This record gives sequence, C-alpha cells and structure tokens, in this order.
Amino acid sequence: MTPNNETNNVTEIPKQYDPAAAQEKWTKFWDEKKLFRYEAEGQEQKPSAALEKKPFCIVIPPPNVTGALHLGHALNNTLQDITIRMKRMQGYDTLWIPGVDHAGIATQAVVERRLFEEEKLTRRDIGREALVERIWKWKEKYQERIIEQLKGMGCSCDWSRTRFTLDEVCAKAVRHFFFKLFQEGKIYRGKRLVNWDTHLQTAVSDDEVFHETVAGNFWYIKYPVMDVKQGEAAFVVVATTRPETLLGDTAVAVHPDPETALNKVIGDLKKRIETVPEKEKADLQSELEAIEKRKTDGTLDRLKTLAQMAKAGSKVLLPLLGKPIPLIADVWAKPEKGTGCVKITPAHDPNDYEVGKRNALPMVNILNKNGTLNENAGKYAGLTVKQAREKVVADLEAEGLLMKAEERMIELAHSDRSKTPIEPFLNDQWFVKMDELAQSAIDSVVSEGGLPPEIRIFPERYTKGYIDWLSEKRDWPIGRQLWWGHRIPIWYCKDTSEAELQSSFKNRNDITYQQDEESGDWRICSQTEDLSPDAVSGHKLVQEEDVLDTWFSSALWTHSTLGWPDDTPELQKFYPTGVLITNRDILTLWVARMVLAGKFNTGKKPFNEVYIHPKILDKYGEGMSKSKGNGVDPISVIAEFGADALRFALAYLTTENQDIRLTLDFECPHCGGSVEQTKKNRTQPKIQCPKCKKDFRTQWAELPEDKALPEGAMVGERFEVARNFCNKLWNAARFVLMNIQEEPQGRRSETCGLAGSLLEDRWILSRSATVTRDVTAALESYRYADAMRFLYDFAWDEFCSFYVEMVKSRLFDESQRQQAQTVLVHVLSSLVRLLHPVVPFVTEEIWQRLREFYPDLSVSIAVAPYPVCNENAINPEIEKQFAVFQELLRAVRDVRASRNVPPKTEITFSVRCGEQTAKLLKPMETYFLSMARARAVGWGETLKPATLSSTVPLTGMDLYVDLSELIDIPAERAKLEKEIAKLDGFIQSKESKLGSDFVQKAPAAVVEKERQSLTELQNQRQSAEKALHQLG
RNA sequence: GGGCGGUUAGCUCAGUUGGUUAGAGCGUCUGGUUUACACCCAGAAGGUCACAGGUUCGAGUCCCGUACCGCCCACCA
Repeated sequence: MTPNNETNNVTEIPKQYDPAAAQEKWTKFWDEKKLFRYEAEGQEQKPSAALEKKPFCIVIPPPNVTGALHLGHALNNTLQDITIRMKRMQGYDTLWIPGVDHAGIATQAVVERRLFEEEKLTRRDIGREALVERIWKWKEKYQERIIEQLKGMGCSCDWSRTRFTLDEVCAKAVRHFFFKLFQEGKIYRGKRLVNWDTHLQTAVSDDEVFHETVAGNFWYIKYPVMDVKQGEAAFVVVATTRPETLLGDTAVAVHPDPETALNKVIGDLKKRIETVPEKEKADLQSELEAIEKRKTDGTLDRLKTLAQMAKAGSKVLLPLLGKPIPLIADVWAKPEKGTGCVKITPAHDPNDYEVGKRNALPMVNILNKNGTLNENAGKYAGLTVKQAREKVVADLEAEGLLMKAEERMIELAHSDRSKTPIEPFLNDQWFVKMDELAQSAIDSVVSEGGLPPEIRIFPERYTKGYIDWLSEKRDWPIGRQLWWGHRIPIWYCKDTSEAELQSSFKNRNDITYQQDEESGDWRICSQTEDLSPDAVSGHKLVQEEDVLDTWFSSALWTHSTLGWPDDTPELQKFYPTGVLITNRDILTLWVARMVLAGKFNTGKKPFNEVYIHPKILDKYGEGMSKSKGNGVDPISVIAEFGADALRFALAYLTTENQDIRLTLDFECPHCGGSVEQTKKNRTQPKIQCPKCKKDFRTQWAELPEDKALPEGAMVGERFEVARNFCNKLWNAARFVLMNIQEEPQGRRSETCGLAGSLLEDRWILSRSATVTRDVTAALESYRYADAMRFLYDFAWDEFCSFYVEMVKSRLFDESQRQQAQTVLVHVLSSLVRLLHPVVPFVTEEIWQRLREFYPDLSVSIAVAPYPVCNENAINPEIEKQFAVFQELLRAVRDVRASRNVPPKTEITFSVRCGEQTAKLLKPMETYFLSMARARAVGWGETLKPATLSSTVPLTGMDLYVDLSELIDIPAERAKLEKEIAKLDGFIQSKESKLGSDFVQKAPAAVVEKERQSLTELQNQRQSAEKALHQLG
C-alpha cells in the first residue's frame, strides 16, 4: 500500500498554510464550544471537590479606549494568551478576563479635540451631559474595535465577562473602595498644584506634560524694603524667569542662617569634586569658585543682614501692586542660588506652596481658568500671561525696579494634548493618605527570612523601582477636573450640624460624613446611591464636580472584575489571580496601586506574580504611540502574515532585558515593492509608491477618497521568519498526515510503544522529551524567547531536517512502517501541543486533521493535555551518538558541494573509524544514500584512502570520499594544507596551555578534556598529513 | 542629580554557574524541478565580542574606568 491513495482527503491539504481561513474557522469553533468560558453556576455535573481543578486567572491590563491597539498591545496580549493557554492545557481551571479602561484625561481630550476640529465646539458649548454622551459613543466604537483586534489575534478570553472600568460592576467597587477609605479617614482634602492646560481648561497629569527648551530671560527685580533702618538694605533683589508671578507674591524669603548653609554647600561640593570623574571636575570647580566668591563679594554679608531683618519682622513692598509683604526666613531660600533671595508665590509653585504653609502666608491665585489674569492682578487683570509678563517688565523698568535681565534657556512645560504652555495652578484636591497603604504594598514584594516574597516580580530588577516609588509615600491625589470618569461620591452641605445629619441618615450604614475644619462645611459620602439635593431637609446638597483619577478604578481591576464587593464564586475561586503581565511604565501608577487597593479591600494580594515585558520600538528606537503615528495595527500584520506569525514573532523577540526593535516597511499593493517607513510618511493617510508612482492608503486614511485606495501592508523581516516557520510546521504535519492514513493504532499513551531500538527513533524521542522539559520551564518563568528558540530549532532542524527525512524510507517499507508512524505521530502531537499556546490557529488546524485518524484526541487542541516530559526518554548518550552521524553526513555533503559533484551523481565513501563507531553508523548507510546520495563502501580501523579520493579528518574518524575522475588533485592538496595549518594553530595553543600553570590550577576534568582534545587534533593532523602523501 | 538597560557577523539579535575553535535568522555567494514545504533544500564566506585596565591557569561572561545609545524617576528662583 502506498501513501496518497484516493480514499483519503489528505491530498487536499494545501501546500501553503492559509492563516485567514484557519483563523475564521477556529475562532468560531472555540466560541461555539465555549472553551474559554468559566461557568460558575448551573453546571450539570459539578465536579467533586477532589476533582476540582486548580484555578488560574489573568486579568487583562485594560487598554485605553482612546484608540485602537498597536503592536505594543499585541505583544502584551500575546504573552498573556501564551500563558493562559498553557495553563488551560495543563489542566487548570482558567479564566482570562478582558476589558477596557475609560482613561479619563486621554479619552476626554481626544473627543474634545475632535469636537473642536469637526464642529468648532468646546465642551462648555455643549455641556457636561452632552459631552459625556459623546464620549460614550466614542468608547462604544473603540471598545468594539479593540475586542475585535484581540479576537483577531486569537486571545482566549472569556468574552462574556468583558468589563469596562466605568460599567456598573466597576462603579460599585469604586464606591465601596472610596467609602471604606473615607470612613477610615484615609481620604482628605488639600491643596495641590496642578498642571493647568489653559487651552483645554483642564488639569493634565505630569505624564502628559513635556518640556521644551525655549529662549527666555532671567530678570533681577528690586523689592523696596519698608521703613529702612540704619545699616539695613534698601532693596531685596530676587531673580525670576517669570516676573508676572510677582503679582501673586506673598513674601520674599532669605535663608535664616546663610553662612552655615553656604559653608555646607561648599563643603559638599568639595567632597564631590574628589569623587567625581575627571571630566566633570572642571565644571564643578568653577561652580565652587562662583559660590566661594559670594563669601567675599558682599553677597553673604547682605544675606546675613537680610536674615536679621527677616527675623526682626521687616516688610518689603511688592512692586507694581504696592502691597506690603513680609520678608521671611526660610530654608527654601538657597544662598548659593540666584541672588540668594527668592520670591514666594504659594499659589503657583509647589515649593512656594510648602513655604507658604510653613509660614502661614496667604495664597493669592492670580489666574483665571482660561489662562488670563484675574482681579488679584490689579490693573493686569484680563491680560494673558504673556501680555502680563511684557507689561510687568516694562512697568518695572519704568519704576527703576528692574536691576537687570539676563538671557537664559528655560525648560518650559507644555501640555502634550494642546501643545500650549502649562500654568501651575493651585487647586483644591482630594487625596488618599499613602503611609500605611504604601507600606502594605512594599511588604508584599520584600522577601523576609529567606522566604519568597508574597508577590514575585519578573524580571527581578524591577522590584527596586517599585519599592523606591512607594517608599516616598507621597499622598495620592485622586481628583481630576474632568467630566469623564467616576464622579467623586461626595456631597457638600453647608450650615448643618451633626445632629441634623444623624437624623437625616439614621440607620444608614452606607452614609458617612465629615466636617471640614476650615469652613465648617460637611462632606457626606454615600456608598451606594446618589444623594438627592434635598436629602438633608432644609439644606441643599451639592455633589462634588470632580471625577476620580482613572487609576482609582483600575487599581481595583483584579477584584472588581471578579465581582467584589460581593463575595462571588468567581472571587472565591480566582482571587488572587495568577499573574499580571504588563509593561514597565505603569509598574508604579497601576501595579503598585493594585497591590495596595487589593490588600486594603480584600486582605489579600491581587496576584502571585508580575511579569514586566519589553517595549516595542520602531526602527528609530522610539516607543510606539498613537500621538507619534508609529503605532502599527496588529490587524494589518495579521492580514499579511497571519495571527500565528504575529504571535510567534513577538514571543520570539521577548528577551529578558532588551526592548524589541521592529523595522517595518510598507508593501506597495500595486507593484509589491517595499516602501520604507519614515518619520515623515508614517502619519500620512496615503503614500505614493516611489517605484510605480501609484498611491496606496495607510491605517490613517479617513477621507472617502483615501479609503478607496488599496492598503499598503506592513511588512517586516521578523514576521516573515515567523510565517515561514508556521508554514514549515504546516508542511511537516502535511507530510505526516499523508503517511498515516491506514489503520491507526488508536490513541497511545505518552510512552508506550515507543521503546524502539533504532537510533533515530530513540534520538528524536530523547530530543522531544528534552525540548518539552525546557520549553515548559522557560514559559513558566516567562522566558518566552528561550521557549520559542527551543521550539523553532527542534521543529526545523531536528524534526524536519533529520527525523522526517530519515523516516521516509521506512514509511515505504511495510515491516517498518508502523513503528515509524507511531514515533512520527507521537513527536508531532507533542510538538503541536507545545506550540499551541503560541500559534493557536495552525496547531488547531493540524490537530483537527489528526483527529480524523485518532478520533479519541481531545475535541480541541486548546483543551488537549500539555505535554509532560518523559524523563526516561532523555538519553544523552544517544544524542551524542546521533551527533556523530550528523557530523559525518555534513562532511559528505560538504565534499559534494565544494567539489561541485553534480547533484544526481552518486558517490561512494568509506570511513576509517573504530569498531564502536562502525557498528553505530553501519545501520545508517541507507540515510547517507537518501540524504547525501552517497554509498558507504567500507567501515573499519584499517581502511586507507584511495588515490583519487578526498580525505576529511573528523572527530575520531576519517572520511574518504571517492571522487574518481572528479578529483582535482592540486585543489585537494591545497585543501589539506589549509586544514593542516589550521590544526597546527590549534595544536600549538593547546600545547602551550597544557605546558603552563593551567595543568596544576584548573580542575582535573577540564585538564583531561583539553588533553583529549589535543590528542584528537593531533590524530586529525596525522590523517591529513597521510592523505597529503597519498595524493603524491 | 539618582536609578536601570544596552554596545557581539553587513542588519536584527542569542550566548545559562568564567572552561575546547563565540551561535541563529535575514542579507550575500555557490549549487539544486530529492514525491511535506522555493514561505523550500544542501553548502560557503563573514566577528580584535564598544574602548582601556584589573582579577584568574583561563574573560564575550566577573571587577574598575571611558565613550556612545536608550529608558525611568526627581529637580531646575
């Protein structure tokens, strides 16, 4: 019986794997079979406690609904899917919860920007409700898109549990969290300087601020001293880059003890100069000199006088406004900087704010929310900051109070959203006290008494940053001046009393309230329902306008998605979750807060492990982001290469300490030419192909005429490699399927029937077991690239290039066929199951075709048992023996290729070798014939080369290839001479090594190894020498 | 200013606790219609492991320094 008879449909297997078809088919199949769903209740056959599977849960780092996913997200989700699929196959009860994040600032900004671009409307034009409605629409659109992208990548999430950080389930958790914090006194109201975007009229976070160096000035301004006494200075001079802020000054400060402070700075600087590298010394030295000069040029004396005056209660006159303000002594004024005196503007500078608090200074806000100056600025009210600055400087000059102006480059903060300068602006703000909470999150990652920490972070080096950040224990500002988010569940009530509140809310344990010390107003927090304005009779309740920081809700993600605060079966089963897989820039903002919130709410850590993966960079080494335009849509890669290729490529590149650099280019859909992706064209909706001059569209196409153009795919070498690998696997499976059609032996166990005596069988089984062990270990410790390399090399170099090639002849031999099939199927089955977590579609396709022959295989590879390493099959001796065969085969092929033997010409060869080796290799003769078209004619210790043959000295053997008329004697001689020269080099270095201290000092085993190696080299040299003589 | 990572073949990257002659893919070159696969097969060329010092019998690997690239955090009257 020959393969490929007409009774079987395997001949229909296409030569090329078709990713699109497989993706569509198996996505649907998995969905229909509900393989990725976890059903908590209503299950017909509830497994007994003993049979209940161990739980393993991952919650997705919810992508922002600001836009579609790029390859960075693709990486993140691929790694999660690999992990969850492996766990599922290993028999865990798995749950991967998908979802998206409302991303307050970013999403509102995107929608607002669009509103303005398209309709020239601002949010104030349409109002809170209408804006929020629009953002919801945006969210619906992008959530759908994101979920589609995740599904397209093959993510095995339980889609029925998709969550959104603003949905009811999450909202409930947020309210409970806030209420609990408020009740325990961990939430308070304070002042905080925010980055005010005067264009968008919103506060933006530090992360959304970028600094740009602009040309500016350093102005020296004289503040006249009031009631000058004998020996006192008439002016205090301060230097500033922002003269207009003097309108909000409430003091001028000088250091209380400038001499000591200055000496300390000088001392520190001197110490540093000694330890610092040479090239930095010069700069520091001149800095030191400049500071030391202050002691002699009168600066210090003046500061000392001013310090005295400050202590005596001197006042200065605020220029332009003519307001008396105190001269104060405060350590914030550094005698080594500027003039040594500093103006204090508590409402517009974070440091000044602290000074203001310390010295009980008034805080004068001079800004309106739109960036113009307010009534506190006197005659400057109504001007923009820029206009005010010019006028202030002019007026100061006119009054003779401007001492000088220096030119200087200034780092100016700009809003990333509107690209306009940021104004620091002091605002009322809600805070969470971090002391205890932060400590609990630190404790979780610190190992004590040699025990592993509660939460392990991979790679370990990230633990430090996490701890350092938390150790600062800076209170967490949780309010945002936005409309998109969870509204802070606080209602203000004026002029009431505790008794009144008690009677209004009696028997309500979901209401709690506190009185503001300053204003006497009451703040009422409601855990569940929104309070109506007349909830307290005779008073009007007003809800807080601000919403909560996005991280406040995402901090709850691990338990809110599982149903907290309710004690759901899911929460009981899956919390703490297994691992959190995310990227490094949110380790603090998100991960740390999840730990502290999780512990605060549930008493338990939110996850056992955290894995931080690398960042995807473009060819310029820049991270992918929407704003830069270099974010590549995974779907466009999938369209070109398939989801499996995308996933394999990304996992293959996920190494421990290197970011992933991807060079991607456009492929012209018209001529197929490659168009380089540049910084310029990567944000354009359409591009003209430089070769065929035709236009194609990109992912940014919006206009109908652009969208009508064909899209240029994103191509990259790494994806090609991965696609080729998938295709290789596909074809290996195709070969196996074409050769197993007759009577299958039924489902075999992992080991039985495999104890064959053939070298190649035992070799591939040993290799398969080793790879199973190594891949599993690598994936379990998040070494994805290692795992991929093991699989790639095994599948391609060992299974395909050797085993499949060798097994061919046996498949045609009735007596050997069955054993060959058994091993072949066993190894393929292990291989596809090992690969399934990475390349789910192609492996499912193969699996389902295998099932046609082996019907008792699992219904889907997604729930098939993950291979377990059979330790008994691992045999290093066999692997060594096989390596001898490989060495010889390679040598024969090399002789053929380098001597230009025509491919069809059969050659003969003999091998001088020991009895053991001969016994080993003789049974392999058939493979030399099939794999190198070379016929073995002799094996033995005493063989000698024929005159017209090529000699290749190998490890413990010499290969003689009979070349007859093909021989080129001078060329052979040259080859041998070159070989001898090379060997001489090695021999010489070995001999000198063995003649040195090495022999005494190195471990005996290493020395012995070197001796053997030298002997081997000498033998080889001798063989080459002999062969040279033979040639005459 | 503090912290972290990187520098290995033309390109993109591996390289386990120090131990024979430093690996892969792509690209290049040679040859190939071998019945799984041209998204393939066989073979070859290509490296002062950034630079300088040290420890060691032995350094890509450990230590010190230098240069360059990248990231994070803080600060900047």
